[in-house]
Amino acid sequence: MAAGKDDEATDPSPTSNLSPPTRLGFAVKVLGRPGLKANDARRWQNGPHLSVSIGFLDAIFDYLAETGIRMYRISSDVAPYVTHPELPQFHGQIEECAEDLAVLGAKARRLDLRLSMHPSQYIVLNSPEERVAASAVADFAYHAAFLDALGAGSEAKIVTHVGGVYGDRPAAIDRFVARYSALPEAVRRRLVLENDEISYPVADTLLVHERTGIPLVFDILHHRVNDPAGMPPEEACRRCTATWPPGQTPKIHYSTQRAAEREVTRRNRTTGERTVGRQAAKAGQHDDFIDPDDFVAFLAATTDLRYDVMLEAKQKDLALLRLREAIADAGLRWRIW
DNA sequence: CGATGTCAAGGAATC
DNA sequence: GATTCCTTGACATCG
Repeated sequence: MAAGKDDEATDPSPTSNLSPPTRLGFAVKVLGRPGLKANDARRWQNGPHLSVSIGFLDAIFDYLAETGIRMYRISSDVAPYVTHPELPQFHGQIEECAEDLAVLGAKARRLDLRLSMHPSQYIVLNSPEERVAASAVADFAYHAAFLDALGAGSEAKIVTHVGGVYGDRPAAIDRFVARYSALPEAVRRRLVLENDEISYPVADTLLVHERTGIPLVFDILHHRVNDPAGMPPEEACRRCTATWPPGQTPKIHYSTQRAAEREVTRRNRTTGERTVGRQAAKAGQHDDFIDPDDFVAFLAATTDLRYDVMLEAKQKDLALLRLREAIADAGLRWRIW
């Protein structure tokens, strides 16, 4: 650890060698307070609506303000069925809620929130199937329209992956590049690309960046699971953050890998009896919380970089709050929200 | 009320 | 070519 308590005595300046202000964010679901929902998740038969989700988000923003969290990923399902091909009655929700969205967006700016979205794994731009690719375009357009309706700035990104390989990686990358280039400007100015844990490591996303200019989100867990080039994480992070245009703060995804095996308490469904057992975890699963030592070491190794951090931990905002405590307890002077 | 069923998608692995 | 798994929680319904 390069910037722990031990440095305080020798470091004459309280502000030298610090990372610039860094945001810590979490994704979608709030666990720290009961009753906060991320989106109207009712089935279509019951008439779910974006207007309900907006009310939920308003309450979540209040919670973010109270906890001092200034980065948050909005659920991609915030407007239910808005792109469902067989439910056209849902397609106008953003227009229907334009005023409420503008008000909500003003609140986000007042609270200095950096917002983002992350379409599901089923949104695949580079699919050989035109139908799949077309629905991906429509889904991205919806995400962009939503963030635009909030009046969100250029920092509010839509995060996606390259997609599938289909047995021919160069051709699959070519398709991504071609389809990306044909996207509406409203989508292209928000879309960013993240390395994934199966198909496209950082080296591949860098190739796509070189051909498209699309900024890269570095995901450290995916990198640790899928790194055939053997690139050190700090270097991979450095190369990804360097893809962002001047004036925009890069972001990275940070999470801790769940141990290969863990102790779990199982409850017998009929008897209610509790037993302690061991449960296998697959490589690449997110752990409940963030390993603070690992995180601090990574920060220390990248103090020359500027980036915001989206945490991906099962315990969501609880993991963020715990990590923030650990950083403070370590005596670090990084300013992290 | 607790338990079980349902939903939603595309890719990859397996056969 | 068809099937299964992956992932996931909340909703919805059943008993």
